Formats: sequence, C-alpha cells, structure tokens
Amino acid sequence: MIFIDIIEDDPVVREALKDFFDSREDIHCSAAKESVEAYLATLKVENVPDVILMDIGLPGMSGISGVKILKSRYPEINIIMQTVYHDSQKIFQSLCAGASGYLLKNMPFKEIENAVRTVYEGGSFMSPQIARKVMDFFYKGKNVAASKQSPLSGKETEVVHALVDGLSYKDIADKSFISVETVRSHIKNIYKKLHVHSKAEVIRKSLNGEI
Amino acid sequence: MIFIDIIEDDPVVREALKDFFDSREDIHCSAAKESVEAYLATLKVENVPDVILMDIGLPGMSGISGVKILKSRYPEINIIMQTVYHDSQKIFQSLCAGASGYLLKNMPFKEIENAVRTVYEGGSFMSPQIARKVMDFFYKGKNVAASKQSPLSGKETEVVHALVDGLSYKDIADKSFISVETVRSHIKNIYKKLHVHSKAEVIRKSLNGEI
DNA sequence: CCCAAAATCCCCCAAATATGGGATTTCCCT
DNA sequence: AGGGAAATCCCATATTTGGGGGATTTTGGG
Repeated sequence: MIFIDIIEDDPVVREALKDFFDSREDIHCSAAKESVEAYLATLKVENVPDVILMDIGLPGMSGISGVKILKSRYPEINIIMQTVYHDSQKIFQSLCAGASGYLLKNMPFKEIENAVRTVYEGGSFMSPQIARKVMDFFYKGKNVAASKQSPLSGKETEVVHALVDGLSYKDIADKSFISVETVRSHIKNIYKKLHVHSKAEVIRKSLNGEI
Repeated sequence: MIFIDIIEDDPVVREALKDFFDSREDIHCSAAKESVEAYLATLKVENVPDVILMDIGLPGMSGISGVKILKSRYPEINIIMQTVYHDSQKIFQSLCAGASGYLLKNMPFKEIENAVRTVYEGGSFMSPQIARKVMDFFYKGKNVAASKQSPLSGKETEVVHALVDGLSYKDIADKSFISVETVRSHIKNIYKKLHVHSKAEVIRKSLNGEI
C-alpha cells in the first residue's frame, strides 16, 4: 500500500487528485491540504506518508520551503513537485531542497500515478522538459565558455574575475599594473555591455555562468 | 519521420533495435554500427540523424568521448546513452558531454521508443534510477552546504539575498520596510560573522552555497 | 525572571563606487 | 590607408559603502 498526501491550494485539483488516488486499490491518500502550514499542523510521526505531491505556489509558505522543512524532519520522505513553473530557478531550488520528482501540471492522472510509483520504488521522475533543463545544466555548465560568447574583451574579463574575488578598484589596478582610472574605464564598459548598474550584478552574472 | 542511428557493439542487441525501430511507421534507422569510429567514418552532413542511441562501453573510443565529438560537430543532435552503467561517474560524464537521455539496458523496446520520441520532441528522458542519482546530486550538494550551518539569522539572510540581487542599501530598506541604518547594521553583522570585508565576498559565498 | 540574540535605529568619517564627460595610443581587420 | 575597438588615462560630482562608535526594544529559551 502506498500512502500519499497532497498539498495543493486549488480545491478542484486537490479533490480530483485525492479521488483518483483513492480509486487505486493499492494507493491511499490520507491528507489533502491547501497549504504547507495546514498540512504541518496535522502531520505526526505516526502518519508520515511515503510520498507527498506538492504544489510550489501556495498561500503562505512556498512548496519549496515546505520541502526543506519536511525533508529536515523526515529525510526518507519522497516529495514530488507538481507545478506550472518552467523556470530554472524554481526547478533547481526544488531539487536542492530535496524533491524526488518534478511534474508539470496538466499531466494525465495515469502518468502522475506512474511517477508516484516510480518515486515510491526508489527512482525519480521528471517531466521531459524538466529533465532537459537539468541535463542542459550539466552540459552548459561544462561548456559555458564555449557555448555562449562573452561580449567582454580579455582585459574586461580579467577585471570581472578580480571583482568576483572581492578586490577593490585599487587592488585590481595594483595587481594588473594599470591605473585606477583604467580600471574605472573598464568597469564602465563592462556595465554598459552587460546592461547593469552595480558590481553585484556583474558578480552574479559571472558566478551564474552568464558571461 | 524520426531518423535514428545506433552505436552498439553487441550485434544481437544492435540488430534487434534496428528491426524494432524500422518496424515503426514513422521511425527510420539509417545506420547501426559497432563503434564510434566505424560510425564517424560513414557520417556526413547530409545524413546526420535526429537521434543517436549510444552505448558507453564500446571497442576503441568510449561512447562518452563519442558524445563530445558528435556534439561539437553537430550541436543540435540528440544522443541517448544506453548502458548497464549505474555508477555516478559515467552518468555525470555523459551529461557533461551533452547527452540528452540516459537509459539503463533491459528496458522494454516500447519504453526505449518512448524515450526516443520524448528526446526528439525536445524533452529528455532518464531511467528512474538515473534520475534519482541526478536529483540526489543536487540535494546532497546542497546538504554539504547545509551541514555547514549558516551562521546568519533570518533577516541577515534576507539582506544577503537582496545584495545578490544587486539591490543597494536604500533599495533593501525600502523593500523590507526598515531604515537604511538597519540595513547597515545587518550588513556589519553579516561581514563580521562571515569574516569578510566586502559585498563581493558575501555574494560569492552565497552563490557558491557557502551560506 | 533573566539573559542573550535578534531586530531595530542613530551618528560620524573616510574610502570606494557609479556615472558623466573627455582624451591619446595601439592594434587589427577591411 | 583608414576605421573601429581595445587599452590606456584624466577630471569632476554625487552617491554608496565600510567601519567605527553608540543605543533601545523585542523575542525566545533556560
């Protein structure tokens, strides 16, 4: 018997899912709540499920924060995200939080069931588009320099790396044997090319592999 | 029509796969070779397939090396690894090389077909055990950082995220409905706790998962 | 109840940064 | 040979940041 709980704020979707799971002979849905808070208020050690189907956009705490809390309290629990979000930030935040599955909404119930069984059996399931983003993460992370041409010149790139290292303009000047005014000019050009207005933005783009 | 090629050293498996794909009305297998070298010798721009099903353990060049060569020459090509290997190194080497799918051997042909269609349509497919390893990579990678407990309080963490987003002290104050002086105090505390002296260092620590 | 941490805010000064303008020289490609 | 980009440097002003000091109130755990 697979025990599954649901955290989904849309009541129509929530009830439909619960009815579907309860119609399976070997799956039982014990709880279906509209928020992480409401769910946590009812959850006890003796009723921890095998799998949780979790939305991300919820009233109050987000599903991702919910994953963190639930995984910290019950590390063996399997949580499947079910959401409309395609954006990489949500995907990777979910994975980093400990999600074992990531489904995009509008999947047929049969496939959701398949994902639940897969996760219950120790595997993971990602919707194909999600899987593609995850795989691209590995590939593009490896080939950022080759794939996406940086608009910065060699000296500008050098200055960016120095900024990332936390060096001040004066430090960069000393290190590169150029004047502080030259560093300032390079930084002006960098900001212009990247369409940013602060070194924080430059550092983030660099560390995220965007330049 | 989906064009697929096969690189598999076991002749029995290779022929069986080719026969299966050719039995599909809308899939055509143009080439089935026993090694990357043999395959590359016949491959021309005009017969580049949509998808390649690639073993990893091959005579001569490994499938992973083959992925690198093929992706560098034909970046849009989709390559699905099909192998017995469960070990993480092979998995991540394949992903970093640019594979779009990773199947474990002994999958039913029907599911292999499903994976081929998924990849052809722009998604990715991983066998559930592989997907689990990939997701664990993200979670456990995060846990290395999480095991090193962040010394920052909730508000301090909020300020760090705002810094990473490129916000100025004034912006942070406005967004959090606190005064600029409060933001300054938080930042002083953050620098003290993290033993740094610039926001650049804070941002780098944050993006590298060190806090 | 007490204590420590968190959260809040204030003041001051020096240094750094952001942004605006300008300039010359060198290098490389057409 | 010419043009454009890169690399170099200068000046000015306004704003932000870093670091020093201080303070009070709230919160939560022992």
